[in-house]
Amino acid sequence: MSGASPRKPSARDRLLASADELFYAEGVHTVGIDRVIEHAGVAKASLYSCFGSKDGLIRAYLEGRHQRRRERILAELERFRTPRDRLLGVFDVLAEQAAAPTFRGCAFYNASAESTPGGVVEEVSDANRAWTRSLFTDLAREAGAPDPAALAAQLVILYDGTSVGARMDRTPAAAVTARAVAAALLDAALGDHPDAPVPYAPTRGDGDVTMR
Amino acid sequence: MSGASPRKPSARDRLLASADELFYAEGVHTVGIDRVIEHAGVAKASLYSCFGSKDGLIRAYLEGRHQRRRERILAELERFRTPRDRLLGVFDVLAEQAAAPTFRGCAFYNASAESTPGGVVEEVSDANRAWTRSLFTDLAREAGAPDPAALAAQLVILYDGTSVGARMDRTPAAAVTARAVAAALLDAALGDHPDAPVPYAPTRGDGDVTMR
DNA sequence: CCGACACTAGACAGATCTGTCTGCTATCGT
DNA sequence: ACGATAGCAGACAGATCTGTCTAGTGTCGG
Repeated sequence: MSGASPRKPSARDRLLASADELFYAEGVHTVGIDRVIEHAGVAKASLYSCFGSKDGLIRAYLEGRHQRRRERILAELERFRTPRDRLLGVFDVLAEQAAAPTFRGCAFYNASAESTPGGVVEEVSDANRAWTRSLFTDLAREAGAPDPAALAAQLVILYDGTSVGARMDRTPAAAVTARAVAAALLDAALGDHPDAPVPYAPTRGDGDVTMR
Repeated sequence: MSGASPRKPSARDRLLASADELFYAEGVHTVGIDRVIEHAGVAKASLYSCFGSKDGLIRAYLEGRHQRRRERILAELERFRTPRDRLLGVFDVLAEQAAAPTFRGCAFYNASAESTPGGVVEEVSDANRAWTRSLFTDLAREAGAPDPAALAAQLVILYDGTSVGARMDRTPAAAVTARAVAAALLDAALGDHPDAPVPYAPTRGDGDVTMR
């Protein structure tokens, strides 16, 4: 309604939507160009004029995932009041995603597993991981953790592990477990239990990861 | 010295060794048959007479990984005395592996990310995951955890998350963090801190996972 | 009206991949 | 000595994949 073309989406947009669906569902290497253009109803020449190469399409696919992921998480986190709830809310969002029938784990890890290192996948993937880590660090700091980076390191492991488990075991059960563990770790970091062992985690020199 | 053929390994063994190296390093789909036979110094006909198809080779590759992984973990766990040390020892073994320059994450997840669901990869992969979960469940029970399956669910998440983190971040740092968190979770499960929140995890109906 | 632009349809080249087939060689048990 | 077995070398077929190119169509601003 309040937008650009009421008609049908541009070839570029249809291409991106098809790539997003097919690449995520079956893998960037497994799915060929022909499958993508057929699904998008687009000519092959349009693909190459828009993205230059398949690698260009893969990059655009991952960048789109990265951007929408940030938007979704930040948007969903706004409904939580306290810093604690916002931190745990990241796992609530993950639980929602993991419960979707189309869930196939982390798009960046999946693409990375199919690609030779040093390519475009690694680049976008690194940016995505840096954002996640920095998100957890910020939330940990806001929640009052004395060592936000250390707590973030723990939460990232839980987050990754949940993603893997939900995909491989074909059930979102891990998300519930991970959220509970995250809550316990947060409590421990906040010193709710003075004699509780505070899990050690090395503070990596990532204090100023750029949140692009 | 004390073995079978002092000469050179059979074509099958060389094939398997090459597949193990190349498939793990670059992916089962990315690496073609020609690369494998060239690296193994073996004729193409030998490959197909030994394994029938590329899928057969992939299955043998993953089954070999599965078997050696079990043997290695069980062997390394024997040097620990207490149940607690054995449980945490799983993360020590993981730390060693993650520190190796050739480490590329979980071979089963990587292969799964490259393959369409329902194939041979999924089958071997499921067996591997079932074994891991059952290992943690047994160790948790021996360590005296009141709900071994619940603790195992938490440990599996840490294990998976470490594997992902070490691969994607290209550093084994996560293993140290995960081990510390595992220790804290074990202590919490054992009730060292009566008023500590015991993280909830649903007890899945996997009490009798066959440890093949 | 018309020229720029975005797009479509599909043939085509060249590379690569799986899998088959033929012919040759070496080794080993009997 | 000899036949069976295991293996090597490489050509070949057929499919598939990326990427290019030609030619035609529709649309829209000026």
